[in-house]
Amino acid sequence: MLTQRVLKGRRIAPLTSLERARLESAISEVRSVPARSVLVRKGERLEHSTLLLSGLLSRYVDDRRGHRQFVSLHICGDLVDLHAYPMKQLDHDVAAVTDAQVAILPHAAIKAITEEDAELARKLWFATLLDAAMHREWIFRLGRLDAPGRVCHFLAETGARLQAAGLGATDHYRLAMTQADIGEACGLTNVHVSRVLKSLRDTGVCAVRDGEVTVQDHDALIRRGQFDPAYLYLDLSLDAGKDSHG
Amino acid sequence: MLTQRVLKGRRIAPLTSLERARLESAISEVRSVPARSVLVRKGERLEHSTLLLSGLLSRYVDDRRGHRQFVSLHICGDLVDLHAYPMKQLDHDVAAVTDAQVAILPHAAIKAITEEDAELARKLWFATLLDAAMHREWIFRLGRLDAPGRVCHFLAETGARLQAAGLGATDHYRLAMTQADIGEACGLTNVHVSRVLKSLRDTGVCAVRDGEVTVQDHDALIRRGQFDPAYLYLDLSLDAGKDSHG
DNA sequence: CGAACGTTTGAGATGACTCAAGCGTTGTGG
DNA sequence: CCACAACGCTTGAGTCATCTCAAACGTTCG
Repeated sequence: MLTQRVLKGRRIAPLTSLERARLESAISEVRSVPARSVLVRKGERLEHSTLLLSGLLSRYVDDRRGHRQFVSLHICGDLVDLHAYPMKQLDHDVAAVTDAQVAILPHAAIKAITEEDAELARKLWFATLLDAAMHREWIFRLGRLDAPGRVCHFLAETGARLQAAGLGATDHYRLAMTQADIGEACGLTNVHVSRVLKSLRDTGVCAVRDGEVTVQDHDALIRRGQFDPAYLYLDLSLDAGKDSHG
Repeated sequence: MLTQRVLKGRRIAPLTSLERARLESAISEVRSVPARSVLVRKGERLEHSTLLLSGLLSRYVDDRRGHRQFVSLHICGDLVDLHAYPMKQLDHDVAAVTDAQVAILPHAAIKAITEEDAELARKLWFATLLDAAMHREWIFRLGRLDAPGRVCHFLAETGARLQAAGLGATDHYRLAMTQADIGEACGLTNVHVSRVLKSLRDTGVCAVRDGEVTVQDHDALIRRGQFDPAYLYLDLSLDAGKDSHG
């Protein structure tokens, strides 16, 4: 089954086989969604959450003039809107950046599995905390970095996440985003993203072209973006605290 | 007891009296901490979380040049670092903005109460999700608003939170932050915060002086900051989803 | 009285934005 | 099969917001 491969991905990897099976059994449906389509609208009442199986999804808030700010970008294996389970509605929209496949997890099924497995419930909690940790890093990126720094930080983060999920290497990965998308993630205009990427290309840091990211000077990328992957908790991930909780 | 009054605050209000008692019984200690002191350092191993009883706490990340970015600001009644319970360490520092009092909640005690009360566990999860929702709004603020917009959004949010906690009114509240602090929250220099506040004063929007915020034109503040309090979930708060989970 | 701190104000530099035009590729309908 | 529209990217010119550096002021506190 499609989800088999996905759930083996790094992000949810520390699940035991029983836990993985439980989570998979909660999937009611798999949907294909076209690029640019909206999956969830802000405020809409939700009775399910979403696991991303392929493609890219964004969560975003639009300002009054229609300018968009991504609040997160999701890759294969991410539980995109698990927070809808306790909250029942979202404070933002969810849309497909590329064509994508998603698995639907009805909240009733999530409820059932968490009630019979407190440890799995804790791991789902942990997954939402990873999201929050990433949010914090995005706040730092937007509040304290200049345009090249923001782009470098974003590219470094995305590379680290894709590599951790087994979907690429930190120095070369596929990222089917337009420059306008990158601008919406980094709080920049598409025009300025173009200039920044040119500058990064010209200075031999990295090349972003045709949906491919090639990092030539990883140190420079890290330095420019002041990137420290600690907040991704890649080494501990869901195992964190197992010693005292499991 | 001190915490009695705190736990009646809006943020944790939807707890039943039994739940409140359980949470209070988890408090091992109450500490007074002086303004500007650091409570937790990034990466430090933690065996307890913190409930703020009085004063203001910040969570922040410093960049390489020592410039600070707040990732959140906490008021009385907030569970400041509950995410340390599943994660066991933080990806940021926690410091006191003003003199403050905090209650210590050992993780072992949290573990015990969540194991005997799944509903309370869900409510604690929900509390961390509110944090994440606020993080998202900070991303929007920094990514899409200009300096006056960021300050207005910040002041509107803080007013709404303080009012919800019963600690002020949206149009007049105490906020013992310096202009440099506000700059660290909004991604601005202290110099520019000074100019922005002067402009807001001169245009009759609001006055920030001597640790007091007075909002003269609430509509203008909301409009300037594009503020929509939906993400604070004030109307539902911890009750959200009770019908389907309780 | 002097030091420390928070705030204010000015002048100049610069980073990012807006508006605008042009280019290359892709996809589509005549 | 070509023409043209749509889209994403690039580049230029000019503007504006915010930053940096610097100086000065008022309060508080020792």
